[in-house]
Order: sequence, then structure tokens, then C-alpha cells
Amino acid sequence: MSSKEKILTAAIILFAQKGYSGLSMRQLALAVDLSVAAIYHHFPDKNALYLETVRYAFADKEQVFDQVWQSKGSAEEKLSRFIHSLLDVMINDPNFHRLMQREMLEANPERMQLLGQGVFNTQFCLLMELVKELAPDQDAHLLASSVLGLSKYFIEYQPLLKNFPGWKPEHEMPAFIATHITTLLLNSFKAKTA
Amino acid sequence: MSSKEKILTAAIILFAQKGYSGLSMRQLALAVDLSVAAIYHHFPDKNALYLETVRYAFADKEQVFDQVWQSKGSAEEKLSRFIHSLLDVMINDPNFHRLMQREMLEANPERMQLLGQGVFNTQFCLLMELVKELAPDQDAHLLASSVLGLSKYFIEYQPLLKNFPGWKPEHEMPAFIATHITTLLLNSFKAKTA
DNA sequence: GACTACCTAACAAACGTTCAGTAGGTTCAT
DNA sequence: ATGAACCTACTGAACGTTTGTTAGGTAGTC
Repeated sequence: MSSKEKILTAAIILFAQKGYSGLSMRQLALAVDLSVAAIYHHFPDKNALYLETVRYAFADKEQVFDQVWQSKGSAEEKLSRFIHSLLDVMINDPNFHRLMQREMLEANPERMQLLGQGVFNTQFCLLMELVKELAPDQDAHLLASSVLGLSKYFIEYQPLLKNFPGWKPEHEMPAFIATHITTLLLNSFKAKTA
Repeated sequence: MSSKEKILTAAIILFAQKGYSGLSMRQLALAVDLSVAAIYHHFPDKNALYLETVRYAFADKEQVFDQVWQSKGSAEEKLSRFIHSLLDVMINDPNFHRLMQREMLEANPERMQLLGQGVFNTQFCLLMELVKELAPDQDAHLLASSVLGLSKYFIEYQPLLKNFPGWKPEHEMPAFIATHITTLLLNSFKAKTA
């Protein structure tokens, strides 16, 4: 792994943990065992480093769901598999997920456009087609968003949900959450089309 | 309004916008037209100020839903009213909402406990009782979480959702979102209990 | 005379960024 | 084959600025 890649890999973790202004160039340099000037050799300034870090973190992430779309089975099974995969990604790559949360807080219009029309576009379209199959007479955009929303919320708010009454240990298991979300949505689809 | 309240009110807005490390004491002092030392007269240090700001922002917020619980009508109508109120609060008080998002990112265990067992406890319990009425044989904690999750996601991810194909202007109207969430959930309840 | 609410001015530390220099490899005319 | 020129990847030290925090003083109230 090159020094540049080492810097970016560490930057993903540290920006995710501390945020943009919470991470200093010196802290990052210390983490990758390089001088501050070495970082400036690879990146013009902190802002450019952050942008490239986000881009680097979001690469690869698209093809995680390829196996879901290529798999055989009913639409119901595909939805279940998608939700399971989504939760797995978020659990297994918490730094990517936290970086995404921070991006949503900033909600820079240009970068939102990049995500919505670029990186995540294909996945969202495939998801919309799937829910259209399951509930043809409903608003596909709203339903696809609901799939993502339920999945993301259960992960992001787990630390809070734990402290609410009625919480059980299985509530933080990805497979359990995924099953709940899947049945919730499939039940709703059935009721509407009936 | 006292100087201390003025400081806290401005701090809610600025911490929400810039985050803890993004806001300096000097910027805050400038915003409230006081010297930095004046802030230190009211708060021992920056961290204590932040904690009190969060506490201040979360005060009041409990009683917003009182009218929902005290209102008459079926459980279905109450759920609808709760979701509408929830979305209204989040839209009308974006600074509070952003501060909450930042708190979830940090997810300090002590403060999560404070929120889950203190501030939001009553509301979550009332919501659980409501969904128990609507779907007695399902996991009330999961369903109550789903209500909150769907509502929060549609607000938090609006800037991204806008850039996905299939988006329509009505998708950012609170009333429209609330109706979608309500029918989605009520349909799911019906299917399961049938 | 004590107390509250504030001020100006300063502190050391940390910040982003830059500059001059070096060690090691490649290129290339001689 | 060799030495000059050049490039890349880095270092240490410094720059001016901003940071959180504090010390000491003042004006008004009780």
C-alpha cells in the first residue's frame, strides 16, 4: 500500500470519528507515521484531502449489492437479501457509515448531487424497480426511501434505542433487524395491493 | 432574556451548524455581542457550555406531544397525529434536530442513557402503548422505533433523496411524508393481525 | 465592602500551511 | 561508464493565525 493510500485509509477512520475540524493534520501525520509536510506533498490542503477521503471511502461500495441483484429468486427474497446486505455493510464498515452521516449533516448540495446522481444512483434505481414489482400502484421513490430509512435508523440510533424500555439484545443483531424490516414492508405491500 | 439564556440560544444554533470543534468561543462571543471572558463568567469551560446547551435544547421538547396523547379519537388517528407532530417539530426546529444528529454521531453512553431513560422516556412509552393497541402480537419496541426511524430518515436524508430519480416536490412536504408513513405502518399492522 | 456582570489583554498551545533541504532513484548526453 | 540534471518522496523548522483559558481591573447594585 502506497503512502497516499495509507493516508487516505487512516483519514477515513479519523475523519469519521472526529469530524473535519476535529482532526488536525498533525494528528493524521502521527497516525500514518509521516511528517505533516509529507501529507502536503500528496494533497494541496486539508479540504482537498477531506474531499478525496470521502471519494475514496465511497468507491467500491457500489458493487457490494451486485450479488443481490444477480441472484435468482422472487422479488420478496431479493428485498430480504438487499436489506440484509445493507445492514451488513453498515455494521461491518462503521467508519464509512459515520462519514456518510457527517456528509448528511453538512449536506453540501454539490456533493449530494454527486451521490444521488452518481455513486448511489444505480442502486436506488434497482431498488425502485424491485419495490415497483412488489407494489406496482404505490410511489416507488417513497417506498425505496422507506427501505433505506428503516435500515439506516436502526443502526444509527442503536445507542439510543438500547436505553428505551422494551429493548432486547436481539434488537441489535443485523439479521433480526433485517427480518423485522422485511416483514414490515412486505406486509404493507400485501395490504395495499389487496 | 438574560445574557446566559442569550448565550445558550445562540450556542444551540451555532453548535448545530458547526459542531463542537467547529465553533470557537470567540465566534460565539461575537454572535451574542459579549466578550469571551463574559462567557467564561457563566460557564466553567467549553465542554460544560456544550453540555448545558444540549440540555437546554432538549428541555421543553417533551411537552410538544401532549396534545397528541390527550386528544380523542381512534388509535389510528392518534398515530397519524403523532407522526404529523414529529415531522412538524423536526422541520420547524432544525437546529434542535441537527444537535440531536450530532449527539447520535458522538453517541456518548452516559448522554444516551440520559435521553433514553430520561428526556424521551415517557414519549417512547406512550408510543409503544399506542402501537401495542394497533398490533398487539408484534414487538412494540421495534414498531415504535420504526415510527421514529421512518420520520427521522425522511427529514435527515431529504437533501440526498432530492437527487434520486423519481423525486417529486411533494416528497419534501411534511404532511405528505406523514401520510405516507402512517399508511405504510397501518397497512403493515392490518396484514399481520389478519 | 462585598457581589455580580462584564471588560481588555495576555498566555501557552495547537492550528493550517510553507519553505529550504536531502536521500534515493531514473534519465541521458558524453 | 560516468557524472550532471532531474524527479519523487520525504524531513525539520518555521510562519502567522487561531485556539481555549485566565488574570486583573471596572462599573453598577445591594
